[in-house]
This record gives sequence, structure tokens and C-alpha cells, in this order.
Amino acid sequence: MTDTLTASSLGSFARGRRVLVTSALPYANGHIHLGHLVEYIQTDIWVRFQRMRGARVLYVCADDTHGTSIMIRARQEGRSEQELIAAMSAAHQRDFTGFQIAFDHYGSTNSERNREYCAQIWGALRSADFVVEREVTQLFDPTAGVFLADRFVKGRCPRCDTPDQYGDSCDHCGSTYSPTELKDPVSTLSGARPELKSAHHLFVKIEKLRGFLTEWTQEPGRLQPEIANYLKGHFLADELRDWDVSRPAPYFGFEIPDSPGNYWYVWFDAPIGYLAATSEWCDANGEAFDAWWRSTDTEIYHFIGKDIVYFHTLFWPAMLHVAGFPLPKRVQAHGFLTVNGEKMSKSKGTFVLASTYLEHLDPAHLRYFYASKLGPKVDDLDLNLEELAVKVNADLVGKVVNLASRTARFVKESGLSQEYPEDGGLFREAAASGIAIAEAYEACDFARAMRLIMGLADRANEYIDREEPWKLKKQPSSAAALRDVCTVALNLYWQLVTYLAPVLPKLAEQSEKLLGGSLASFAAAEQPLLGTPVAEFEHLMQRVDSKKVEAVMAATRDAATDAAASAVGVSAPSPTSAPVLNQPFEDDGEALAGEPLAPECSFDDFAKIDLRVARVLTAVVIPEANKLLRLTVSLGGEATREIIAGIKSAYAPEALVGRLVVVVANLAPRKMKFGVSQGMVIAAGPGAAEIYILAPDSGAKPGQRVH
RNA sequence: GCCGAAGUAGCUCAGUUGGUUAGAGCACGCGCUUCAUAAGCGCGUUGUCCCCGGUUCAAGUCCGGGCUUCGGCACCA
Repeated sequence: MTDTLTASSLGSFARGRRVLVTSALPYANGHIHLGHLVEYIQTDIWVRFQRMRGARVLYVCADDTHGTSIMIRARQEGRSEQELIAAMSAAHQRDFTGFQIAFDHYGSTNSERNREYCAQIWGALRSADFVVEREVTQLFDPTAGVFLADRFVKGRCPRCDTPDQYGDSCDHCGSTYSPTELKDPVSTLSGARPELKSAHHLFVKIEKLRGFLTEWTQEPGRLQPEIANYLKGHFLADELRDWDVSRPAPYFGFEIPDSPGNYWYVWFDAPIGYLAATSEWCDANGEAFDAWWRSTDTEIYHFIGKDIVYFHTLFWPAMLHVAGFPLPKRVQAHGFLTVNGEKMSKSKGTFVLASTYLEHLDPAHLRYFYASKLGPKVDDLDLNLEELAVKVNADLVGKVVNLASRTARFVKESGLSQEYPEDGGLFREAAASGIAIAEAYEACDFARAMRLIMGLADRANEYIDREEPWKLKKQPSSAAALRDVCTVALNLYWQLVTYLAPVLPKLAEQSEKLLGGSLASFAAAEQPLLGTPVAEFEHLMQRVDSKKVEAVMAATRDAATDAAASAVGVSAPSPTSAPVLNQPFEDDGEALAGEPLAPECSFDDFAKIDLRVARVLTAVVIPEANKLLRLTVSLGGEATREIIAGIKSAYAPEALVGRLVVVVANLAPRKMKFGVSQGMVIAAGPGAAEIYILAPDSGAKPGQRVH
């Protein structure tokens, strides 16, 4: 009956194909959350799919462990970096396992093997004359004890003398310069006067490879078209700047062997972690590294987020190319996750950690939901929790699992028929659909694959309804017919579970127990199961309970609150404290953590800043700008100022006119694209819709100073 | 302003190389069924396929122009 398809054609389509797959390395500075999981679930599904088609797949990942923030966090927590990253790696791996993400090997960038590969690639860059060493005289903040990047230094423009300019270029005259040329430089970190300090810096002259990279990135199928386009128009159109790959001590990372006191920048050693992880796996499994990474027979795939595209499409291929490694066949980027249409937020309970989710909900639900949403494009993906419940309940429970649920019990005694019954071509058609489904998986168009599968599920349910097995059951004379109908239904179910197995490995496993076959290969969808026993039916999947969804969000909010409490050292309230808050606040530590306190300043320092109450007289949008409003404010009497403020996204002009605000009145005028701004309106918030202007209580008058 | 993507039923989306009365799921209404996890099946309602113009025997699909939305960049001290 399935003779139109050669047996196991789907399952062996990729036999002999050797595929090396990576997900981006999660940073050891934080726990895995639902946003990370988009990538790992996407990759894991793709890997499982490739295996089911007969490819030999190696899936590796590792923790990304280096950098300043790890160093500082370890200090704050009073433990070594090694302790910190070991604990975080264990937590990461626990979370991944919980979501059935199955790496072949999970390494760390802080491994000896990684250091070796870093040295190897570094050596190749050196000998191919890609490294420029420059004795750079850099500004150093003696208070904070760190070298200052350009934008952490301000001063007067060396060309036109305009004050308050950043270390790289002047907004007034447009000239560019080195921060050391700034007059009267100030560190924006501590306010200290930076010292000149000589530092050895190492750069990779990536411009030498612009032709090669252009060709490589524009190769069809290499990158998603929108990304190839973007690179072509933005980076590759101009001369590529030398890439600064070193950081001076102190830095948690690998010291550069031929440049003592300098460390490889975290983004240098992070992708090399792919090599190290592969190598470690090879050692542990008696495989030859060269067969995986040095062989042109191996197809290398990187799954990444859109934020790190240029590391993986410019620097990384450049490094591999120079060091003589084959390059990735494809770099697949995905968008960011939003929850209920917004950025994830701890206070709203949508910044959900993987571990929190797992305490309440089934990982399979998230895997299916992501699969149903993930296409080949770089679009952001929205996790609407209501939609998740509806989709999972309707598709997986109502359609797919229901097929087994409504027929398996009827054949518990008899098992499946010996011969495949007439089914009107349903099985054959579903087997043939495997090609389109496989193509969709291959192209990372999981949403399409899910749609195709659900279409098949609809047809199977219609079949059961037509055949009415429950009626056959009531007539002992129809026993054979009953068994035939259930055989068809369960085989159609079997096909669906085959196709869904990359997404729902646990369901596949349970189904193997129920029906006794093997779902290791897509070939399972081509040959019906016949004459086999059927096990006692057990529920294969629970519905999504919206109470549990709410519990996840509540737990997320609670965790944020607890973190805030411990962050500010709140202990039990003192019995003598007078006014008691009878209403609990849910102020989390998100904001403070995101922007730590600035170094202490003296009263004199503070007094330099002249804050004044002002009244907004006029406010108009600047149409050409995306974020700016042009305000006229009064400081009382005739004194007015024009201020350009980046608050358009949060305030309509008419909502501002007439109200009192606080302005920095003695801020040096700043020439901007749309005019000169004579001051600054004080506001809080992360930006976009969340900008909150400070207002004095009623009674304050324009012109009054804020002390 | 620049670059990119997208605009199809109340919602989420599908519509392959232009080809018959534009589809699915959810929601809604009516009916059937009761094997199944308040699951399933049938029938039905809802559309200026963003707008204008062009090519064509034929445009949701191709071309030109415009509008809107969302990303990214610039601008935000």
C-alpha cells in the first residue's frame, strides 16, 4: 500500500550526512529564561529532526564564562570566578535537561581546551599578519581602577572647544579624535580626572578579508536574506574597522600568551568554545576532531539570536578562514521573545526563568508553542500565554492525543490487525506529506510543519467520526471491523507522533510504549504497525491549566520582589519604626541592578548642578526625529529656555504644556541635530513608553532651585 | 531621515511559479455524536486581500507611487 514511497526513504534521506550544530553559548552571568529557550528549543528540534532523517549529528554548546561582569559579580558574591561559573553551568544544564534539550556535550569557555584553540587561532592570525599591535595611550580611571572606553570619557573638543563631548567625536564640529586629545577629560564612571596610561592593544585587521566576507555572506542559503542584505548595506559597504580583541588586566579570561598583561576579549574566545566543545566530545567518544571540524563533509550550522549576528557572520568566519577551518554552512538567526506583546518584565511576571516554568508547567507545551510560531525569518516571537493554552489544548490534546485516547482502549485485548485495512488512502497521503513536513523542518519553518501535521490530525479525527467505532464495539459481530478502524486510527496517530517527535520527544517515547514500535526515524511514518499489541492507555498529555500559568507569573513576580528585598538588605522591620506600610509594594530590584549606583560624590560636586523648577510653555514634536520633543520652559519672569528632550515616546506635547518640571539649568548648551538644547528635563525610566518626568509638589514656583 | 520586514475574516495566521465562487485554526451561531482529557464531526456568519494607478484574457499574487505598523540605525546628556 505504501509502494509509492520506497520504504524508509524519509528516514534515510540524510544518511551519511554529517552535521555539526551549535546554539549560542549562554552567558554565565544569569539564569536561563524563556527568551533563551527560543533558541535552544529551536536548535534541539532541528537536531532531533536531522537525526530522525538519518544524519549523524553532533550538537554542542557551552557556557560563556569570561568578561568583566563575571569578575565583578564574583567579587560581590565573595567567591571565585571559578566557583561562580561552575554553579551557573550546573544550573544552566539542569534547565536545559528539564526542557529536553539534549546536547551531546556541554563545555565551558573557561577550559584548557578552549585556551589551546584560542592560542592556535591567535597564532594563525599572527603568522598571517592579521594582528596589529598598537601601543595605545589610553585614559585610565584611577578611582574605578579601569581603562575607559571612548564613551566613558567626556571633555572639550580639541578642534572647536565645545564642552561636554564624548571621547570619540564632537557633535558640534563633527570631527573625530582619540579620547586622549580631549581637553579637561572627566571619567563618566567616577567623575575622576583620567590619567594617561599606556596600554598594549591588539587588533585584528579584518578589512583584509572584506572581499572574502562579502562573497561568503552573500552566498545564497548561507544567511537569511534580510541579514545578508543588512550586512551588505551596513558593514561590508565600508572599510571594516580593526577589531580590538584584547583587554588589559584586570580581566577574567585567558591571558594572551605573547602579550602578557593582556587578555582576549570575551567575544574572541566565546565562539572558539564551539571548537573546544567539539574537541572535548571527540576525546570522550573516540572520534576524530578533524573528521568533524576539519572535514568539508561536515555541515556546520550555528543557531543564534539576531543580536549577535555580526560576531558570527564577520569576525567568526574571519577567524576560521585565517586559521584554515571550514566555515559554517548556515548561520540561522532568530528574533527576540516578547511575552504578551511586551518586553519581558519581572514586575509584570513575564520575565520567567526556565526553572520557574518547570515547577508548574509541562516543557512540551512550550516546545510545541514555540514550534508553532517559529518560521525561517528573523521576526520576533510573541509568547501569548492565553494563546499557548488555547493552542496546546486544541491541537495537542484535542486533536492529536485524542486520536489515541478515543481508540486505544478498544484494541487493548485484540491488538492491531494483521493486515492494513482500507482507509481511503489516508495513511498513504499522510506518509507522502512527510516530504513537505521534512522540507519545512529543514528550512526551520517549524510553523509550517506544525500546520501540515495538524491538517493530518483533522483528517484522522474525521475518519474516526465516520467509522463510529463506539457503535461497532456494541456488536460482537463487528469485532474485526472495530479492530480495523482502530488500527487505521492508531496508525494515523503514529504518523503524527513521528512527525512531532522532534518537538515532543516525551510524547514519542510514551507512544512507543503504547504501540510498541520505534520512532527513532521518520521512516516510522511510512510503514504501518500491524499485529502488535496495544498497551493499557494512559493519559499522554495534560491540558494547560490556566491557574498554573498564573502561578508561574506570580512566582516570577515574587522572586523579583524577594531579590529586591535582599538586594537592599531589608531585614525584619524594627519594632520601633513608626509609620507602617499597610500595603505591600512590589518594587523589584530590576532597575537598581540594571544601573548600579554611581560612585560617591561630595556635596560640592552635587552643588555644581543647578536644578530649577520650570514651567513648560510650549511643546512640539520634532517630526524628523523619532524620540524628540522641542520644549520651551520658563524659569520665571522673562527667563526661558529651549530644551530638546527625548521623551516623545512617552509624552504627548499637549500633556506637558503648563506643567511644572525640574530642569538642569546650568548644563552646557548642547548642539544637536535639530538645534541647541539649553538644559535637560529630569526624568526616570528605561525609555520608550516608560519615561517618567519628575514634578515638584504643588506650590513650587518656576525659577526655584532644587536643593 | 536611512535600512529591513510586514499589512488577507473579531483574534493568530496560510495562500507555492499570476488562473475557477479567497482559506485554516480559535471565537461565535445551529445541529449531530457521546469512543475520548467539557474532547470529536457537520453546517453556517464575518473579508473594499492597506490605498491609488499600471501590465495582463486573468492580480491577494507582478510593476510604480503612496499610507500605516513593527524591527534596526541615527537622534536621546
